[in-house]
Amino acid sequence: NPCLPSQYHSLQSSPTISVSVTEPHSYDSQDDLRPPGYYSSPGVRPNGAPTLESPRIEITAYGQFPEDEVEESSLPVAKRVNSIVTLTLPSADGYRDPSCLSPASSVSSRSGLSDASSYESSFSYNYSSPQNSPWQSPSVSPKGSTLALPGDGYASGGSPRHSPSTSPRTSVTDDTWMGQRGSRPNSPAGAKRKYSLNGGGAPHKHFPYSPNHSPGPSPQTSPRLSVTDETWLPNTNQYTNSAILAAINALTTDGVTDLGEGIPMKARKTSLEHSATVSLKVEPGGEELGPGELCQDEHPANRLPLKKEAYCGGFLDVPQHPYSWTKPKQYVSPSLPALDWQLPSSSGPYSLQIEVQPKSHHRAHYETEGSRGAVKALAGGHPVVQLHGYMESEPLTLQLFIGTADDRLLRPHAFYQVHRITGKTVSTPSHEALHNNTKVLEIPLLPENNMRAIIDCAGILKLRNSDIELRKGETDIGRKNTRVRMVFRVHINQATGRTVSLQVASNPIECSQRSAQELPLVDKQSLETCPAPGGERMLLDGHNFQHDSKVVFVEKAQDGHHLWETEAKVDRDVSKPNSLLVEIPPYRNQRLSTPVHVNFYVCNGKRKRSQYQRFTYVPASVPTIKTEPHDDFDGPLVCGQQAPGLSLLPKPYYPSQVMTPMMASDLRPCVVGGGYSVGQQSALYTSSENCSVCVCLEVKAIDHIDFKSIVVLTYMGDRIVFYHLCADFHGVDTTFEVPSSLNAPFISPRKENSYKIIQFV
DNA sequence: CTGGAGGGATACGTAGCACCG
DNA sequence: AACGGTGCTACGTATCCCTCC
Repeated sequence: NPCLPSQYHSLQSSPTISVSVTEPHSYDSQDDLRPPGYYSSPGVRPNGAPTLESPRIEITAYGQFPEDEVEESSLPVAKRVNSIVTLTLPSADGYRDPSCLSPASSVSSRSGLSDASSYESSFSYNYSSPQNSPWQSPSVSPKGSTLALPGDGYASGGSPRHSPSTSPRTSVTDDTWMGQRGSRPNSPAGAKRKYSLNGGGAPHKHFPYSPNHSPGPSPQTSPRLSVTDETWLPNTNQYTNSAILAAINALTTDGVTDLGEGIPMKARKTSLEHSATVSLKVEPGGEELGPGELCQDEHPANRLPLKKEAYCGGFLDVPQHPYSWTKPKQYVSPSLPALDWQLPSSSGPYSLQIEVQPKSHHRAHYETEGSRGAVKALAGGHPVVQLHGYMESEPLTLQLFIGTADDRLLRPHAFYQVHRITGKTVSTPSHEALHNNTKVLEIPLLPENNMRAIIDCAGILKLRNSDIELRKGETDIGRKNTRVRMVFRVHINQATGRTVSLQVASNPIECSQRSAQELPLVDKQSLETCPAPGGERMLLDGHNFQHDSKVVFVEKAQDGHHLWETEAKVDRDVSKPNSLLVEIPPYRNQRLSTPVHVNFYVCNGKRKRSQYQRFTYVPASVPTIKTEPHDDFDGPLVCGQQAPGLSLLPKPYYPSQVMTPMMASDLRPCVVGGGYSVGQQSALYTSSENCSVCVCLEVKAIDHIDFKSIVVLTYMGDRIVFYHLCADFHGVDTTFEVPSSLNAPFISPRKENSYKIIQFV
């Protein structure tokens, strides 16, 4: 409805949101929520790349639109055409939005993630209410809710469709797209794949103004366009009521509750800013926080340590204040690092470690499916995480989210979310929270448990690629992007008032059914490096190895073209489905002066290849680094994903990359580059808290880097200083400007290139 | 009996490839 | 030989079905 100001349309709770003249950023919840100062400007991703504008569909109208289109002036002139209505797709923000925070917001508990269910469990430790309250939206239960979404005509059973009540999502956008999606139906219940938009099977055909009949480009071209049937019923009561409700919601800002599940971030923020009526339930001991203060307290566990006394009893009995729908905001805190920031796994006495790694395969479930359970550990049981070095008596909160496992810096995975598992088999209480549209599971770390948590409450939810790829600013693609890592964080408040944040990421987890069944996967490799002549034997542990599996070593140039490829000999007699014994082939050049990084993969067939695994050929005089093939590793030098080199590698065998002090000494002869020797073991430790440990096999002086995580090495005399640059270098061929912090005092004036950018190995 | 967990199957869309002009 | 169009097919995704517990 072009007559409505865009702010009304921005209410996702209204199915009328779609037809609007939009401002490019107006729906960017991420921008809105991102704490100021995290990134340089709105609309700019951490890597500096501009965000994409929201997808649009322009519909040529037959009639005249009002001349006073709101925000028209903010549009480029080219867009200010009266006869064109630009539809900014609400996009899939909703899939990172509280509305989709819990796919189990359906009535069914199949997905087990109902917001409300967070409080139905035996969850028994105290979170301050800002975390609690927002998630109890009544709208999470379509059946139970009597608060119909504006325009949500089917919520009370009036739908011509047969599925809404079983739809896993409350998103109006979602359901209203039934039958209009270009791809799949949303509803698992009775939805058939063949969905004739105009045929008899379409349940919408009674809507005379279906978008299918639009004279303009059909909205069906985008599944994310929330042009609903209702939207196209300009004269129905349903529509009218929707519009009115939407308008009321927008004007009162506090909306009809957190129904708000469907309200996009823009609306939330606006509401928050305007709302003096926001009322939050505060636990004893907490302070009532205004909206601004909420922003300072993203993580209540920091300031309001967990209390173990049961407190939830009766909590559900108290009707949720209908106006406390400011939930996304409260997790935005400039005082805590964003989820895509790289954090160390250890700092000072503290060390966060994954004691038991998850299995390398875990089939994620779709929103339309039942839960596929918690992520398991390789040897049965579940992953275990422990915080070492913490001697206080205050419990802490362990955060868990699903991160990427590609060769870029760790960040929340766009296509997967952590999924809260509850039930009698689950021993660990947990709580769902939301950080910038990424679902985060919060788990108590209790001193009496030695700050150790068994992660039996975390499953993995797969979001549909088509939904996510259309999100504004989303540049990742979902196809074949099925590997994730479990990322754990803890924030420790110190007496000084300083907060130490630690993070550790698990080994990669393959989440697709097919890949898990067919693709070979290398969990571990017994050898990291080998002299150029090769000949040494390397044991690969993994999955889906076949009798005729091949192991291929490749070397690629920076531009991607193959420099070298050779097949390694596989000892067929020893090899098993989960292990291969291969002989390292000789490198193409036997006269190496510096180590050379190559890759290898296991191949079961034409397209059945494992991820690239990293391998390094070293000059023949350099001793080989052998790694301990064990899962559990400890010691303060564990890198987790923070060691930048790890993020370079799509390699699951992280333990192998852990540098122990003993190994460091072994390595001493290797740590040479450009004629500079790092002869002191202490040089292998970073001087920065943001870097856990670094082991340098190769030191290069380079001007341009094409890897994403680097360390700058400076020296003065024999003193070596490492800087871990935490800036987010996405993109390839990033030109790196040496920061001013690396200035003269550390640089020998007598030498050119008196700083070095080195790559972790 | 209910529903979660989890394995298997498969419709559908499409990326990638072969073939042809 | 290079290029573009077309058709085929294997693959990946998303969903459905089923059994077990």
